[in-house]
Amino acid sequence: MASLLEGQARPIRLADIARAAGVSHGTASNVFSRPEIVRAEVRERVKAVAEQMGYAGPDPKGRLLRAGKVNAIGVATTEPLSYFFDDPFARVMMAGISEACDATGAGIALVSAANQEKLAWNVQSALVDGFILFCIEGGSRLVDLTRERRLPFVALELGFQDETVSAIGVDNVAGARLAARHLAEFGHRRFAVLSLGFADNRTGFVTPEVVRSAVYTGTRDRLAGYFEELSGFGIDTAKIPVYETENEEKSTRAGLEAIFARGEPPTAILAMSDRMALIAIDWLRARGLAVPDDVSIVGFDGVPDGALSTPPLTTIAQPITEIGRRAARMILDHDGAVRRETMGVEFVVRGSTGPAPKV
Amino acid sequence: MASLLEGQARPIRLADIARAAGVSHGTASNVFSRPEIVRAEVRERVKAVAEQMGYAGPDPKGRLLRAGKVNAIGVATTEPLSYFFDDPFARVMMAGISEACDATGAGIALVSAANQEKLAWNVQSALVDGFILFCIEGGSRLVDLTRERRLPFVALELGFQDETVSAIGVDNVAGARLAARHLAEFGHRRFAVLSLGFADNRTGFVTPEVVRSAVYTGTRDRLAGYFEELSGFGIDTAKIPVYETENEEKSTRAGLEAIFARGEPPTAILAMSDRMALIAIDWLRARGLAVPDDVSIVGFDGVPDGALSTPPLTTIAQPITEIGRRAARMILDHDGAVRRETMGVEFVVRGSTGPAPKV
DNA sequence: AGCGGAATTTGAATCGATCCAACAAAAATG
DNA sequence: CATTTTTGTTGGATCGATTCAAATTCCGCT
Repeated sequence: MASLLEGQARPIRLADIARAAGVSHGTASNVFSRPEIVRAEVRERVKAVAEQMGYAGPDPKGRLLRAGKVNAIGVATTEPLSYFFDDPFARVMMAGISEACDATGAGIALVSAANQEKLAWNVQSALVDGFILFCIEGGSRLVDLTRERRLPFVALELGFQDETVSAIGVDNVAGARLAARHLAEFGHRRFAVLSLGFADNRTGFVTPEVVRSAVYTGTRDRLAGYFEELSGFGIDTAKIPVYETENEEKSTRAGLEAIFARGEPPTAILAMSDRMALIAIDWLRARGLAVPDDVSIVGFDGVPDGALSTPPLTTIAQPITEIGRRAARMILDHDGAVRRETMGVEFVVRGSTGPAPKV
Repeated sequence: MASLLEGQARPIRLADIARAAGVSHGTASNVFSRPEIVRAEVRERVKAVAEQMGYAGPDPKGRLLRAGKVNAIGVATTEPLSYFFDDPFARVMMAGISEACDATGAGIALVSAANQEKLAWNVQSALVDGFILFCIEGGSRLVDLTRERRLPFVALELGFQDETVSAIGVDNVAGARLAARHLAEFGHRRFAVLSLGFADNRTGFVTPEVVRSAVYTGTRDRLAGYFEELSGFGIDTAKIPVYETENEEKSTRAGLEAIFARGEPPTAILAMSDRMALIAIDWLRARGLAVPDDVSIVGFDGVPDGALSTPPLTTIAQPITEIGRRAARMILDHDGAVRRETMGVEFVVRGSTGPAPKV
């Protein structure tokens, strides 16, 4: 005998229950959110009515507006969403973030968009209490967009010089020096660098001009670290080819092709990410070059995959999980302050480096 | 010269802007959400005021309540949040879900909680338009909880018999038969099964009673598939040890210990997940047993890691990414119908299986 | 019966926006 | 100049809950 109006599936609201049970909204609300202060008899009656009418429970949309807090943190990137599940570095980072969120019962909202317009919209409309930004490409744009939300946020990884934004990074210079020193001490004298981006949408050999106008100071610092240390060994860093990739398969292979196409191929490669280093190992093997007998490689990051490659990768390990944990906590217990943390790195010697080949 | 009241950081609302700019809140709203219908002059004035007062843009919390749609789908599990980034099966699934979400610009909210109370709260308060459920452990509870939200949802993987819930799964029986036949044709006669759970929080050898009262029909079906096929080869399936694990390292190793502690060790292992199969390969190598020369192993799932192990894993591959895509689309273009889809599996022969050892 | 205090319940206010019918002003038309 | 159209603006209603001060009911005690 449903009336025509009942026919439409207009969802039941708390007010409907209140009316049907003959209590005020206030009481009906209490039945669900603070049952202990409602008299047992009333409580049961209201619950029964709710049950019978098929009430779905207080709608979080309504609750949210009143409460103000979403209890979720947004993790944003300009890469497609699958980046979070594919990229080894991102995965370890997310594990750290997950841990901190699990501990406080907060949720995680993944925000991304390859195209700029959607990115803006997604950042503007994400229901979160704060953001953690993976600043890979398009980092500064992502930061600007996020800043407009006026919510707490932390930038991860290759930060910018901008001191007004909270960020967690690693000591890039120190890490890079460690890697370079290790190779130099093994007697290597001919180097090549597989570099991360200095600015968006660039690949190819890097000129001093590019370095000078770097947007991504993390990249710049790592390169500076390499060069400082190598200079100390009397190596002419001006001659070292530095190839900027997009940290994926295609441009990294292109970089290797380009580097080895020149005379005097390197005996040691400094890669600014494990991802590139692993691709390089693969590429060298296919080229018939032995690692580390013909060419030594040091990565950067310390992702788990590095331990599993053949040979296992020597690398500069960042405390990725810990960075993730801290970033999440920065948002979760945000106090309005801008915090910039620099974490130490750890040098992990594995099998991809060895003495320079005898000439 | 800020007044005392301005001192407190009460966030600026659209209504504040409207008042300051001398327009109605309706117009102020239009300036942000439908700028084209506002006269240019007014629009700029309002924008200027907003800029100057430090307005963060329309708060999605408010917008949401009005709009009703969150534009995000929730992915829920009873495992900790890091499961989404650690588990290979989950990762591939998430990649599929990501793809579908990226295509429509929807976001992903990760929902989880190891403890039951928090799980309930998290499911009840997640701001999403629908759920995709990873029903591993505690699946039925998760389904019940989600059902109460009265939002569209899809259950993945080991489903239940419950025909009233939408679900996407694979043809477990057919897949299992394929695996069993392959091994039987290689001449194997002594088998062991590493099984997924039949019910929550159980591990150990499985009795016919356990199988009969199985909660997870997916597990039951795979076992049935194995047994049906092996029976066809005249093998007495009653003698086959079936060890139920929690699909992780510890209980899987315990299972292997238990299986190999009995007389007449198996020459072939049927694992209901690649994860267990890979752990088994590892365990066998440590035991000095060669795969596949001494023992053959077939997995189930078809996760990418399986291709990289030594030896690479022979397995029953599910179309994981496609399942993820479809699940996401089911939520995104939900039409109120209950849908149950069964996908086919693909048999991938790699290196972990070979002829039964000569006696 | 009368009183004080504890336990419940009420209902208006609020959270922050969007929507839309009605109105006003400006522009086009006869 | 009067009338229609077009274009913009207004302000009240609404989305679905929670909160809190005030009002009411309940209870034990003298």
